[in-house]
Amino acid sequence: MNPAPTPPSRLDLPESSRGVLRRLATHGPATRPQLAKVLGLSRPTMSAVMPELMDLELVSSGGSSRGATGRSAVLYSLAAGAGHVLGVEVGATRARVVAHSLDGEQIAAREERISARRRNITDAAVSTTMELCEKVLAEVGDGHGPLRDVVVAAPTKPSTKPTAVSTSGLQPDGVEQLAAALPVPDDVPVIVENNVNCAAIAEHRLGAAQNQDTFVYLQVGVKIGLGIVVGGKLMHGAHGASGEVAMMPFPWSPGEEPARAGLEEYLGSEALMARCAEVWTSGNGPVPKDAEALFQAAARGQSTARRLVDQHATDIGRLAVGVMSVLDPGLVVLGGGVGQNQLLLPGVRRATTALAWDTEITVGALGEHATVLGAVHIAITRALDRLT
Amino acid sequence: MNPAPTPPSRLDLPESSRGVLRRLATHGPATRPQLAKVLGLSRPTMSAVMPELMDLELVSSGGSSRGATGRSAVLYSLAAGAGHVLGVEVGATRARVVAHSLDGEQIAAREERISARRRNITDAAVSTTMELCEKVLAEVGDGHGPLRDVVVAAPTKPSTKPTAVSTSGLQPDGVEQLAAALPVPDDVPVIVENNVNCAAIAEHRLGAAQNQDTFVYLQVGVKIGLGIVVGGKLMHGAHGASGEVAMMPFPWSPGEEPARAGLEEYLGSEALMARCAEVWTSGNGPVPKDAEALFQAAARGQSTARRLVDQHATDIGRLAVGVMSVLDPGLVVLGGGVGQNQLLLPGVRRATTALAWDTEITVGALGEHATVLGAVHIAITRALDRLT
DNA sequence: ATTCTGTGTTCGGTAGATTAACAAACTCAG
DNA sequence: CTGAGTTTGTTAATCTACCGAACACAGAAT
Repeated sequence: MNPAPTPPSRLDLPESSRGVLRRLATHGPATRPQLAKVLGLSRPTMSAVMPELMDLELVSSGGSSRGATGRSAVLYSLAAGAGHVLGVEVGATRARVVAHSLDGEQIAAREERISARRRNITDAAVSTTMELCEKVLAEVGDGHGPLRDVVVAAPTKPSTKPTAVSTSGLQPDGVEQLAAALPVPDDVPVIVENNVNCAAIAEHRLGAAQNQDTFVYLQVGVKIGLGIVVGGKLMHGAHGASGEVAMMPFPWSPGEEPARAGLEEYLGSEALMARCAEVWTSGNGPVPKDAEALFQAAARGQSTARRLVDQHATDIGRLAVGVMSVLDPGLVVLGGGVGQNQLLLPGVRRATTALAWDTEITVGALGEHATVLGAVHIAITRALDRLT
Repeated sequence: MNPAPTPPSRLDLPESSRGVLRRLATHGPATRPQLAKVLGLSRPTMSAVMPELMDLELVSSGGSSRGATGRSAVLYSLAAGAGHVLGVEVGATRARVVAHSLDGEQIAAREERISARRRNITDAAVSTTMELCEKVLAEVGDGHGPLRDVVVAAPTKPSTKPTAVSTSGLQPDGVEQLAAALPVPDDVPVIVENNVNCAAIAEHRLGAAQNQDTFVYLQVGVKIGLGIVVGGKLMHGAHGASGEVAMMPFPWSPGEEPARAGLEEYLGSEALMARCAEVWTSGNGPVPKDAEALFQAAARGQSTARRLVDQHATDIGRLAVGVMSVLDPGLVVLGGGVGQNQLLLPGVRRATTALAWDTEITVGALGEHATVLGAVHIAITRALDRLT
């Protein structure tokens, strides 16, 4: 009859209990007075809340922390039984599955390479991922409470929006099927999130963007992509296609016609290596096999390699300017196989300051683990939102 | 001692009263049962709330609305004494000042042209604006409650963020000084907001974007700019410079070096008219004086004009693609002296579908009034936020 | 006039928090 | 070892903001 004032939630807890639970999950163990102060609650309220949460086995009391004077306070932390969460990364060359508890502690982790004959998600990748998933869940056992959420990171559009826009070269169906077929109970929510978005969240929570609530994660590798965090939350766009910077008009000048996804064709690492092969002279030794090798040559001071890397840095810097001129992020974090490389940084910065205003630019702090970690943290956030 | 659980607000009202007040302001008059249903409140609660709000002179009871059967219900609406708000637009060629009540009804309005010798805000513009402001306030009188907020729309960065970034050609100080010197009581909050952002908000509340919570307002005129609305709220960016698309790298291709603000130099209406003068042949009659005239010639079917307009539409479409590929807005609203023109639409759409995915593109519904109206609506929102 | 149906009020009750007062635990100084 | 000083936790009384149920009120149709 009456629309619920608070959205329906599994647990029916008062606001104060939710606050305490969330705080313990996001900021680790704390005493009652600490919690009371930070949440603006009174001691009697804490006296009601803590037993309630302990009865539900969501919180456990650990040691005690005593100050210089006065009675010592007992420490509370999230109980093991509060539950756990899965982060799954499935890409063209690798699959990873990680389990964390709701307070962000890792419980189990597995990964495996996938033979990379194709550039998209194959059936082999899917079955490998399912196996990893089973192994991780077995390792978790049942001492860690219920599995509360699963997030699959894949080079696809996020699954939240129903409308499908086909811009990337992958079969979205494959990943959606994987999400549906994962060996988890039916009542566990599973979503697919874009891998770049996941990496952005990871850098926000654990990495290079911890102090920036509004920033951008620019992934540069075989493909290019962008994750946008505004006010601590991911931007998805109307079709889940925000950050598809591969579609930026390029080449773009009075005399030239842009090509569809022309920017990716030019900035992707394959194009970089093609240009490399073209200008490489025999006196320089063997042509670098991959971007990794090219950057190593540049680091050794090899001049052709240096020139290629500098040019690439400038190009990425211009892409960054394109993004900055729309969003004005406080920070640009570079990631991905190529973007990760420290050698790029000066060139990128030079290009951005030349064309726009000063904005902090860094390399991601989490390397190739950013994506899974981001998936797991999105899962934690979702679980907590549902719980509180 | 204890941090306030709710942020400090002038009025100390219960949640339910705030809800009622807000609802009446944003959705116009309503009866108690209607309010109760939509806000999820009970009749006894309404019985407590309405007298409280009437005592504060925030709400007044008007006529009565009777259904087909049963007792007729009393209609309530925002009281005149609830207050009013000012929207001020100051540009290079025109100043406008508008007063609205908190429910969005216009109370008074004035505007004046400014001799446009310069491209920025002159002292003359400032004093003209102050005079308009005084006249409007005099016309409002004191039958409309307190002045609660003022928003100044100007082609500058918004004033909310302290960090200054100098990208546009204006003196930000001039506008800030205007804001500080406006003939309003000292305790009335005054902010400066970017004019394009204001226009975006106006199209969202009253115009072409009413059904889209996430969209983009692309202004194309003498200068180009972008207003970004995400989840119903303006995006400002870390330095208030979001939407500065004039800084996009252009020209941008393997062979060319982008110039600082090169895109504005190419897409601004002055550049358009320069190209026009260049290709115009004497057999076509006199060279069009301004963009307006050029578009009229195109509308008449004049082929050189048509070609120029088509090319311009394509160029704007590519800019739109650049924006879409970052944000994936559900809708792009075109505004500004040039962008407003219906003739552009097909060409813009052609360019976007060629390079990206299908996204709705429209022309703004509010014309040149968008900016002031947006300012006034931002002011209303701020006043309401402070009040509730 | 009576009945039916919505509108508004009165009364009593509940959930969730608070302040105030008190009891318990810990440190340190004599 | 004892007691002062300090902090933690509990208990009791109260307050605020809401709800449900019952009732009184007003208009339209029988």
